[in-house]
Formats: sequence, C-alpha cells, structure tokens
Amino acid sequence: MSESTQERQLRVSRPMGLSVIHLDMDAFYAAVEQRDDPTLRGKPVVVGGSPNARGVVSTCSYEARRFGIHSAMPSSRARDLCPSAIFLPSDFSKYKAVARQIREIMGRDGAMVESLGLDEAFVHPPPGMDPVTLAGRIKGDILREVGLTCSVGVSYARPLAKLASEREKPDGFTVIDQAAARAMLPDLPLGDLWGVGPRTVALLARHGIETCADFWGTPREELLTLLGPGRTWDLALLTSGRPLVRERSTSRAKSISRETTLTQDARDPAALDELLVEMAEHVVDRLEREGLAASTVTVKIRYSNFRTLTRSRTFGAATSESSQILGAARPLLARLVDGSTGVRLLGAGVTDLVYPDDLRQVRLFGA
DNA sequence: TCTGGGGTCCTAGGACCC
DNA sequence: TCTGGGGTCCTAGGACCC
Repeated sequence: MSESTQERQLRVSRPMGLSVIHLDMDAFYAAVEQRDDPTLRGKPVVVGGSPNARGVVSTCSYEARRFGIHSAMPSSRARDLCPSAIFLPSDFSKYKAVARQIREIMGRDGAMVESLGLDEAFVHPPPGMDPVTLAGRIKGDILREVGLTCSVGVSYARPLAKLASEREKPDGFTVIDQAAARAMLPDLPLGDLWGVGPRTVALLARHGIETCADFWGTPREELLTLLGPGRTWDLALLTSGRPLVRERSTSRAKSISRETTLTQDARDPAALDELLVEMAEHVVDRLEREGLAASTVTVKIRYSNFRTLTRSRTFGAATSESSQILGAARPLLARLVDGSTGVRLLGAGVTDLVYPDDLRQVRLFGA
C-alpha cells in the first residue's frame, strides 16, 4: 500500500492548482469585545489574564499592538507598555458561539472545514469550486453577518495557505500560487513556517541556517545530526512548498486536563493535595459529562524556578471513577512535593481516552 | 518584564515478551 | 557463557500551536 518515493516525486512534480483556504480572524477575542461594546472601539483592548495575577495576553486589539503588546506577553508587561490599556478576562462561551456561527458560514457551499482553535480554520472547497471565489464569498459573509474582519490566504498546500493569510493582516486577501512560492521561499526565515518554533530557529541559527535557501544549502548529514530524521523530513517538505500530508486524524479529543498557576508559590503538601483533588474532580466531571473513560492519569507540577515535571500512571482498564483517578493522582503528586520547594503551577489530566462506541466493543468481547 | 491554559505530536529509554 | 532481534507498552520530557 505504501507509496514509493518515485511515485511521490512524480505526484509532487505535477503542477498544483490552488486548492485550500486558510482563514484567520483578526484579533478575534478583542474584536468580539469591541464589536459588542462600542465604547471599546478605537482603544487598546487586552483580553487575557490579569496583570496582577501572573496572567498573560491572549489577544489584543490592533490599537494595543501599536504599543508593542502581543499575544503570550505577561499582562504585567503589557500594562507597563500601555497603562491606559483596557484589560478584559476571556469570555470563552461568547467566543465559542461566534466561532460556531463562522464555521457555519465557511461550510455553506459544502466545503470541508478543518478548525484550528476558535479563530482559524482551513477550508477545502468541494470539487470543481474555485477557492479564490469561495474565499471571497466567505470573507464577505462573515463581515456582513458577524460584523468581524478576517484575513484569508489561498494556496495549493496548507502551510502556504497559512503563510498567505499572515501576509496582509488585518483584513487581508493573499494568493500564493506555485510561481509566487518559488519567488518567496528562498529568502523566507524558517521561523515563519508553521511548526518551526523559537527553539528550532535558535538551534539552526547557531549553525548559520536562517532561511529556506540556507536550509537547502546545508549538507543532509548535518541536518540529520541537528534535527533527527523526522524533523529533517518535515522541514524539507515545508521549505520546498510541497504539500505536507499530515492527516490530523479525528476531531475527538485525545486528552482532558486542568491546570492552574497559583497567585503565589505554595509549599504546604496538604494544601497542594487539596488543590489537586479539586482539579482532578473537575477532570472527572468532564469525563462523566461526555461519557468518556480514560486509562492514564497525569499530574503536572511547575516549581518556582519554572522547572516543569510530570508523573503519570496507566491502569489496566479505562475508568471514569473519581475514587480511582484520585487514588492514582494523589500519590503521583506526593512524589513531586517535598514541602520546601516553591510550587507555582499544579495540573491534573487524563489521556488514552475511551469513547462510548469503543466501550461497546470492549463489552462485546468481555461478554 | 517574568513568563496561562488548553491541547497535539514526537522521541527515547527501559521493561517485557516472543 | 554469553547474550539476537523485533514489537509493544509505559513513562517522561519537550517542541509547538492557538
């Protein structure tokens, strides 16, 4: 069944037409807040954690970006940069409702919608439909019906469509065909590629590899030593502009977790245990509500020096029993707490989820 | 300036089994 | 007396994404 290298090369050397849209809502959470409260319009709005409680910026309006504020920045830093900024907590139930409305608009013509979080998605047009036309229709409908702007990119492969939508934000519309890709890729910084983060950028930069052209000019042996075979192959595909086929299997969640950063570091094992129980119960509630069971329990801790560790335990059979999950989690935590080291974050989660239809099959065999 | 919370995927070593 | 090779599961850590 597996495709030979030769077949793969034949396939990718054929000219590829535009086939996929990436759509990214502009400053989504902040834009929703500004839409719903006219007094916020034209002002620096920061949505996310509180500057007084170790929070970070989730999204900020374009007015706030002019002060240098951006996502993932500590909120305290954002306040320093712009003391007059308006800080709002995230209202996920509201954003989810708007996201649902946008998904409906994207799927209207029978397109396949692949969501990546609440504020962006890939849209795969049905056979025979021109993606540029479809992208224009979607962009117009979202503005008219939802009252928000977005940036869209159209290309022949998902990483390039994503790159395209980022080219002209906000309210952008960018097409990257094969000729455009050939022109822009050589000078493109590797960090602009989807999946190439700060660690990889820093590692490669230390060896003088900063752009796609640098990457192509590096001996294969050196790349393999630096990155290992898996990531070398991924980057080779990404920098070449060829489609990266990574089927993201189902839309079903693979893990459920809850974690919290404490306002102040904690040391007392009894207090940490109590907090862990709260978080584990929250996870159990979700399991029960969604009719799931899980076979692995994980406890996560972050010490005051930011060192982050996990401990996990797997059961022979999946469970959603609170007593069993707590009974596994608490000893895992005890292994991580010594009563003297400060703890800034505590988390509990479950993985290896079993869905109701999986359970039926298990019972069939157990019967 | 002092670093969220929710996830996904990958790697690597050791245990264990055939 | 020395010691295979492969497969799978478990555990832990880490990069990355929104």
